[in-house]
This record gives sequence, structure tokens and C-alpha cells, in this order.
Amino acid sequence: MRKDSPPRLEDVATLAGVSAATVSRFLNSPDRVSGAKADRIESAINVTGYVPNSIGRALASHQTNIIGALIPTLSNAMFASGLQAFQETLAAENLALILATTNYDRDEEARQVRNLVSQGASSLLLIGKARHPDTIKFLNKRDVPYVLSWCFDRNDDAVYVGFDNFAAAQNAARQVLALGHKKIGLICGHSENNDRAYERKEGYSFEIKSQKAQLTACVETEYGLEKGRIAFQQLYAQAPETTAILCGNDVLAAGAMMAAREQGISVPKDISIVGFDDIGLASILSPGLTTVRVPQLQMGRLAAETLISKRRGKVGVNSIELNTEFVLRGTLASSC
Amino acid sequence: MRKDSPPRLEDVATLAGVSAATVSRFLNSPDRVSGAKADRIESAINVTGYVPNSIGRALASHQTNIIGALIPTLSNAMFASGLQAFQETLAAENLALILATTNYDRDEEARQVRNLVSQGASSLLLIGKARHPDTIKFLNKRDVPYVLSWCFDRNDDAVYVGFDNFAAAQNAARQVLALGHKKIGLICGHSENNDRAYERKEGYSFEIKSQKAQLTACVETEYGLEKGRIAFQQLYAQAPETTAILCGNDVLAAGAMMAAREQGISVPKDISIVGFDDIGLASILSPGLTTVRVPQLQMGRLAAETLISKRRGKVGVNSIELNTEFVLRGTLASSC
DNA sequence: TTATCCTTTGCAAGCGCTTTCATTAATTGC
DNA sequence: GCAATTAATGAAAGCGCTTGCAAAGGATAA
Repeated sequence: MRKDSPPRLEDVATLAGVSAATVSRFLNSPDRVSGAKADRIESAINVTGYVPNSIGRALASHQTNIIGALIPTLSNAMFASGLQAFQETLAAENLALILATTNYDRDEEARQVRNLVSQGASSLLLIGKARHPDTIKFLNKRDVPYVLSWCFDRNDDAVYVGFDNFAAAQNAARQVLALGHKKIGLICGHSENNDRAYERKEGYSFEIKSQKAQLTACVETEYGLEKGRIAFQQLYAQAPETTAILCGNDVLAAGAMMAAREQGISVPKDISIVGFDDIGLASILSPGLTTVRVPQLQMGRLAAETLISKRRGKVGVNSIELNTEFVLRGTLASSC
Repeated sequence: MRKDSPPRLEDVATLAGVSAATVSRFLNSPDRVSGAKADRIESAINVTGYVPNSIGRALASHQTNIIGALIPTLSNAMFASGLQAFQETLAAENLALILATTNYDRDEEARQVRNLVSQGASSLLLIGKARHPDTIKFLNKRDVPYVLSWCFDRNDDAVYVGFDNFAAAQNAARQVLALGHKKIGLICGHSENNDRAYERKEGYSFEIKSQKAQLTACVETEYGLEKGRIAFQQLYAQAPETTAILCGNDVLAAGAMMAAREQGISVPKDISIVGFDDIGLASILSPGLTTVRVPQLQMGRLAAETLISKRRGKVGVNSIELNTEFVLRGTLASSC
């Protein structure tokens, strides 16, 4: 073995008295080498402390065991917990996760997709459906399998593992309207570059309009606790008659709750607040945050499983639509 | 260009009428290529849609631009937000992040370290100081730079970017004692395999004992909201005289708050609760959770910068000790 | 002009592995 | 017992790139 550099396949082979090819076979399909040599190789591996060089392997075999994930941000527990499930599922299959974030920016996404593929990502997890046209074009040209998550579109032939943001939001609005609310405000994420934010907003407002209730105000903002707080102040200043606020996610809703508390406005007595996502936070707040439960863990796990199937070249891998659930907690009461 | 397979360096070279070596130089040190050829190469790259194959590059150059991070879990906002800052800092330097989780398990950590290095991680972020001896031995033998974070040890010559868990916990206990509490309970994470949990517990109890106050009960549990809830019930059943509970992190504290609310125990009137970490959650709860602020974003960013320096072969890279801060909010009141 | 230096470039050897192909040995079928 | 498989193995090519080396000019110095 060469000194001062990690043992290579060949070092193991020499020590075991076999050819490099045999060691390679031992590693990749152990049943193709005879028992006697297998033992010798195994002990040579232990003696040398050999760890396969995935880079050499990748170059020779034209495939890696790296899966890329490209998410907006880890700061939202929504994505963090979904990614946790995603990564656990990959790890169980001995796949590595390479991660990048886009901060909700399409150009950044396009850049990072190239980057991840360049780094050897054999397939990709992407969030949402709206993106830079180059992104999909590139992926298709390179024949890189990908799964779109956190959203769903039954009319697209891409593979989705997610849920229908519009329908979920519409349903939430319906529940609120059923409680007699007639003047409803919205605090949503910026919708121009974020299809999930857009669909949620549209789902809310579609239902409100359908039922001839009044959409008192619609504030679009970045995600974040503080942003939600400010949005509430703005919305309330603008439309104090509002009796219920539907939010684009739980973090915005939590911010709104803070602002309400600061202003001495009682939730849900004076105003009802509804979130979206059902992150851990929602159930701890008091009153508990009424929200839309998104099966984050399941989604992460299924997205990983779907990607694994696609990566194995399995054909006919289908989209999976997950159900969301309206979770009624203390922040929503009937309109007085 | 070969059909049906991504363009290679050589395809670009042929199209531009130069050698592969020149294209490689153009990519890696553009100033070493004459202007005329540079232009031709650039346009050839655009025409072909060439994206460098990092695997080939890594194999030839013996270095990757991949940095590995090995964290306990993404489910705790503490790590998720720190990692967000870490990854942003890497991305700004065109470094990719490869991520694995250990679920607080040392053997898993040892396995994943090998895995990350095998995948080409050129340096590593690790959490905490206690680990399987093989892990460090392996890293040193392979000469892989690493940074230890979320903890600090001035007597170790490894590079740390973190804070002193013991001192921070001790200080929190001191604040609580200063408010007159004499009967204090602890809800901590399992300490046998988790040095941060251990040090926090020790920091709390050391100060309590130093001041001759009574440590009424100490419950160790896994991290999690529900676990915190159960731990509170257990602790309260066991030692109802307790007037303050110090928790191993904010999630446990939030769980304890939930349990208290359920049992009609008022926080902070009947019992004070203190968390650790100051994740976003802490300030939203009502009453606001008194806790120890850990500079998560700064820590993630500095850990990345430190790793970048080490990776560049910079010598004399030093540990960085960050300060924590006791944040007084509504859940802590003086003992009556 | 000639010698000397630098700059720009191409050639070709590898990086650590997989995989095709050929070879040999062992097994089977009749 | 002989042909026909099948199994086990090694030699060698090559994956896409970088880089040491040498060559070829161009510029500078004398």
C-alpha cells in the first residue's frame, strides 16, 4: 500500500492476492466471487481500513448514489421536517443527500439544479410546480429523474408527490364561512414566484367570493413571524371589520396572533385566525392554531420512495396525491 | 459531440478548436488562456450547454467542493436554522452541502462519517464533542478537516465553533435561583450519549447544589414536544413542591407548558419554566418562554467560514467561542 | 542579431474504480 | 467420456477531468 494516502481497491486486491476486478465484484455483487477469495478480500479490507472511493466508482459506473434536494429554506419547519423524513428514507437505502436552498428564487433554483447535477445528483426533489423553464428543460435533456413535491397537479404528466394547495385552502375557507364569517382577510406569502402561495390565496379567495362573502383585505408578504405580525397590523388598520383572517402558513398566522395579542384584540373572540401546514408550533400556541394539516413526514418519505423507484429505472411511477385535513383548534370560533 | 449523452470537456474543446487542457484551464483559471481562445471556448460552452462533471474533476484533482454536515436531526428548529445559515455560507462560495443525520446515535455517526467521506466530503461539520473513538481516528488518518459545533472546549485542540453548554446552563440556573426559587426540577435530554444534554444538566444541577437549593427531581427523556409533556406530568407527580423547572431545550419546555396548562397549573404563577436554545417558538408562546439564546445563525455561518478556511489549507485556524444570553420572558417569575 | 525569458498551448499520463471480453476451470447432460 | 454450459477470474480499456512536461512562439534584453 502506498504510504500516506488512503488505501485503494488495488491495495486491497494485492494484499488479498486477487485482481482489482475481483475486489470490485466482491463489493458490488458478493455472490459472484468464491467463498475462499471473499474471505481473503474481507480481511484485507479490514486490515487496510479500505473505504470505497465513491468518486472513482461514479466515474466508472456512470451513476452515483447521491440524491439532490432543492428546497426554499430550512428555516420553515415545514420543509425541515419533510426533509428529515426524506433523508431518513434515503439513508435506509444507502443513498446520500445533497442539499441546496433557493430562498424562493427561480433563477437561484435554475443555477442550483445545474450545480446539483454537476455534483452527481442522480435524481432530484423539487418543491412546487412553477419554475424557470430552463430548469425542466435541462433536467429532461440530461434525463435526470425528479419529483415535484408540496403541490399536486393531476393534469401534468410530471411525477408529483404532494397535495392540492388550492383545494385545501378552499376547504379551509369553506369551514370558516360555515361558521358565519362574512368579512374575511388574507395574509399570504408572495404569490408571483411561489405557486403554493398563489394557489392557497386563490383557493381562499375563490371560496370567499363564491359564497358572496366579503374579502376585506389581502396582504402579501414574505414568510416569517415578524412579517406576519406586521401584516396583521396593516390588515387590521385597513379593515378592522374583519372577523377572520386566513393565512398562507402557520408562521404568518403565529405572527398575526402575536400582533393581535399586542393590540389587545382577542383571538378568537374578536377575530379568528387560521394557518396552514400544521407545523409543531400550531398545537402549542394558546389558543391552539386552527390550520390545515399537511402530511409532511409522509410526503417526505413518499417523495424519497418515489425517487428511489424512478432512479432504479422503474417505469410507470405515478404521482401520489396526499390528503390534507382541516384541524379545528382554538383560534377559530363562529362569527358573532 | 456524441449523441444522447451530455457534452464533455472534449466536445467543447473540439468545437472551439482547442485542446481539452485549454478548456480545463479556461474553466479553472481563466487568466491563463488568451482572450481569443477564451471567447471561442465560452461560446462553445453555450452552444453545447456544457456543465462540468464534478466527478471527473474530483477524481483528477483529488479534491471536491463538497462539504459534509452530520447533525442529530432536522426536526429540531435549532439545527435546522443553524444548518440553513451554514448552507447559505457554503453556497456563496460555490460549495455543495452533503447532509446526513445521526438521530443522536454514535454508531450511526461513525458510519455516516465514513459514508460522507466516501462520497467525497472534503471536510465535515460535526455536532458536539463526545463521539465514537473511530470517528475521529478515521478523520485524522484521512486528514479530513472538521469543525465541532454546538459546544465548546477550550482544553481540546480540535477546532470548535460553539458555546459552553455547562456555563450557559449554570447561568440560567443562577438567574432562577436569584428569583428565590428553592425547589427546582429538571427535564433534560438523555445525557449518556449526548454531551450537550449532559453539560446542560450538569450546569443546572451544579449551580443548584452550589447554592444549597433543592433539586426536587430530574427527568431525562428524548427530545420532543410530547416527551416534554409526559416528563412534566411525571415530574409534577413525583415532586409537586417544585416551583421552577429547567429544561434541556425549548421543545421540552413547550411540552411542559402544555402539560401544565392541561393540569390547570398556572405558569409562571404556580410554576416557572425555563427552556434552552431560543428557537422561534419561544417568543411566540404565551407566556413567552424564558430561555437561553444560542446564536444559531451566527454559529452556522461561522462554522462554515471556519471550515472553508481549514479546507483551503489555512493553518492556525482557531476555535470560536460564542456567547449565549439569558432571555427573560413570561414563564419565569419570582418564587412566592 | 542572438540568447533568454515568459506566455500560451497541446500531449499524454493518470485519478480509483467498473465492466467487457477472453480465459480457464468446474460442472452438467447425454 | 465428450461436448456444452456455467462459474470464477484477470487483463485492460476507459469514465471526464487535471496537470506535469515540453514545445512553440513572442517579447525582451544585450
